[in-house]
Amino acid sequence: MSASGSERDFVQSLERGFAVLLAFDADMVEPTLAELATKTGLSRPAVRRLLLTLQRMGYVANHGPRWSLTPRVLSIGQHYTATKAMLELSQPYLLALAEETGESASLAELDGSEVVYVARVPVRRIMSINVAVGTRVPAYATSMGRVLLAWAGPERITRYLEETVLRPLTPLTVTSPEELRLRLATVREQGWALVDGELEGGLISVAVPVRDQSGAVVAALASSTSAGRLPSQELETSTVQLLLRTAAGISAELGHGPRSEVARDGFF
Amino acid sequence: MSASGSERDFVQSLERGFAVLLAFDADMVEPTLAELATKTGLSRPAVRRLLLTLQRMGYVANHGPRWSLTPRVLSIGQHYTATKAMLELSQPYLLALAEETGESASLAELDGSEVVYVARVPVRRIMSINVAVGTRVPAYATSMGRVLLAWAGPERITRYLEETVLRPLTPLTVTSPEELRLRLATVREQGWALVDGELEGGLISVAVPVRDQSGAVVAALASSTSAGRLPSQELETSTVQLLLRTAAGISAELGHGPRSEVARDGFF
DNA sequence: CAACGATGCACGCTATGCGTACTTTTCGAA
DNA sequence: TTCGAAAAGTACGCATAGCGTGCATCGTTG
Repeated sequence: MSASGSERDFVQSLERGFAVLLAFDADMVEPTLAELATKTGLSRPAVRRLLLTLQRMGYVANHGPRWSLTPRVLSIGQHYTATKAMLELSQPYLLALAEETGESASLAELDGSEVVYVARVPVRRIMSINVAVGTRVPAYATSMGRVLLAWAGPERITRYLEETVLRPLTPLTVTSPEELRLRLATVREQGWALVDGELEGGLISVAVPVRDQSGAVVAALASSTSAGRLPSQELETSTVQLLLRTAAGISAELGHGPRSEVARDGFF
Repeated sequence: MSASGSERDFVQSLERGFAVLLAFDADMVEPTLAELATKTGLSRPAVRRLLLTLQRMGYVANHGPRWSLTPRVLSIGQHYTATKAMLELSQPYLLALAEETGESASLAELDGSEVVYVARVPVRRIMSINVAVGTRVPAYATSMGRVLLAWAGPERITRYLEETVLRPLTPLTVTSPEELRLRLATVREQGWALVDGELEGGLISVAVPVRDQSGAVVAALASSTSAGRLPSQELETSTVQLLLRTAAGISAELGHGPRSEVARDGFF
């Protein structure tokens, strides 16, 4: 039997099916069956069964001996979007924000120790990596990640700092856990986060929290620009106010009244 | 045993796992285990096992008795994006197109009988439905669908017309198979498609084909606007030329030389 | 406090999914 | 064209993964 082993209340075949689907990646654009078997560590007949199943469901297709993903894979995410009222609701706010600032606007949530973009209006190509909905970035080096961590609660922060290696992604990246902890405290105090070139050189972004009815921070709203465009001083004064107003609008639609936030922060 | 039954080379548990994941939708935002069991037709213990598996993989989470999807579901689509060079490559073209026209720009592919948005730059909220990457719309009532069908080959068109019910989505929707066939012929001849209010009242869009190295049409590029904004006459003259130039740019990056397209259309 | 409705859990059965071994096909080199 | 190697496809028997029934447990409501 496979090394990953069997456990109670765990469906092995489902995990294996996902392993095959997710094996398709930048380094495996159109793999053969055997290549997938090697990458996933499964036997060839097993991979074949899973591939044929995925094919019948419409997620993969084969051209001769090579297999590839179909655009239906993109549609899986629709089910997430459809279950979160916030996403559709925030779309006009993001559009307005992008228009007023002339910069890309993003909404993101925390998933494990990473930040996931859940809605986005791109404006200019500033990052070398292609940021789209579903993109994951490390929380510690982004303004949205700082915001989400800052209000995630003290024990969550401690756990995060224990689990996560703060790799220097640029020379500016904060890599000291204690330094990061201080930064998060500052974010909580001032109510927003600015990160300058810690994820990627020349990329500046500012983020603010979005709250739901209970006052809990459920997302981060951000505006990003390239370093040359604006001095960071100016970003602070002009953009932060606009971000805070936009986030207040989204939060209000989620049922957040201005009263409840202090009580629910759990810090003060 | 379940009615769907067992077949050779088909992994039942994988299909069932997807059924549970996809059961989360607008009408099932935060279901209980029992609700999921009812919707999927599976036994409660089976759903529980599948849910626990999905939870361990990070795709679902439970708050008390209720379950919900996590943003990780959105990240599945990244694997599709990562395997298709066209998507990242076309991003700057879409941004430029949106900026020059002041309208939303989209790239879509055909998946079965539906069109899937695979890249998009939104500008204004013109449609009542929220169009995002991964959104599916019927091919027959959209300009992108018409383009993709037009160059899909005669037997594909025939099969499409046999399989698909052309439901009237607005009073303007073309619902006659023969009429649609004629429209597709026109699209092939003129090299672009315009659809006015057939998917949704007040929505006009124009689309052109994008070709790969072999000359095959692999995607459709479109610009959409609301009916009030521009008379459709003006859309034709100004936007179509810009679309054709943009599509030529993307096609060229895919290795398409201007020579090969006629030979590969398979019609003339 | 009872009764209902829901989830969680235990357990024994069997069909499902497994991998080994073999055949067929494909493709490239001689 | 022939040969040979590498990969995909197939068959098959075994084991176990996954199944559903049935019961215990929890919590909510009347």
